Amino acid sequence: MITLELEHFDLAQICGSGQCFRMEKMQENRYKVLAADQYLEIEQQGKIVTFCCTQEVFLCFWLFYFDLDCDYQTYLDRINPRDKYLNAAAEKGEGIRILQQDLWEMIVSFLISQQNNIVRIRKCIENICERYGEKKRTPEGTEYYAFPTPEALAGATEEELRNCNLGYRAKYVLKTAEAVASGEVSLERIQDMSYKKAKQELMGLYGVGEKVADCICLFALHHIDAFPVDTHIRQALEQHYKRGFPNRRYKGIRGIMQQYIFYYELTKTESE
DNA sequence: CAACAGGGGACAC
DNA sequence: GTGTCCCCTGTT
Repeated sequence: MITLELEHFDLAQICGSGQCFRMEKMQENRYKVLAADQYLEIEQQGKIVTFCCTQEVFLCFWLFYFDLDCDYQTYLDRINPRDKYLNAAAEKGEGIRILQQDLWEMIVSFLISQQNNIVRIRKCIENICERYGEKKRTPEGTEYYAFPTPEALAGATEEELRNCNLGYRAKYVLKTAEAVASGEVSLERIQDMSYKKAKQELMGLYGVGEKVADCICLFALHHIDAFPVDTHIRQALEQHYKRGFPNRRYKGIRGIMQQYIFYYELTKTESE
């Protein structure tokens, strides 16, 4: 067990910010997180956060995953004090972290996300993990499924993937899995690319357009200048930034601001 | 029952 | 860059 006092860290906000689909609330202040082939239970009481894992696993996986080395106060300090909307959004989501997630998992997750809602995305991903992911067990004996490898998914048929509720996205996942499994596309190379090059490379994948590529860049490659524009963000921009989002001012960290806005819009519609 | 949209993208023009 | 199809599933 690792216990830390953390600023700008809120499990409910991270879970609800829509960047990860395998994190869920177990009980009040306690969440479980599945990521790549890892499993974690985590608790929070105010600023006190407890990671239920060994120090070794914490240091080599979760510290990085939750982006704990980054100082979010410096991001918040860059927000224009006169921008009422963005300040309200940032206040609402001040505990959001941009997670550093597995590249392959994010590619598949955001392929599935298109024209889809979050509840169903989660179900789709759960389905493919259970059917194609390796069954694992924590030291405490809890069973869970790892995210399926490119090879495992490439071995499926389009019909099988459709049965996982993927719909027409099944062929996107299958073709991309085949491209990666065959070595035609190298995930390791993409990891080392600049934002611009990585985005370009990702958009070459079947089923990946600009929005999905930006999500992958932001949530897996930690290119925090990536600014995914979906229907919610587009609406918010039309309403609050009629002259365009101040890209100059937030250059380098536009993705952080995108997440505050996205989360704000998401929680607003929930409470209506 | 029909219509529609939900974190888009491919493809043809 | 625009229009059309994809054709899933839950909601209204």
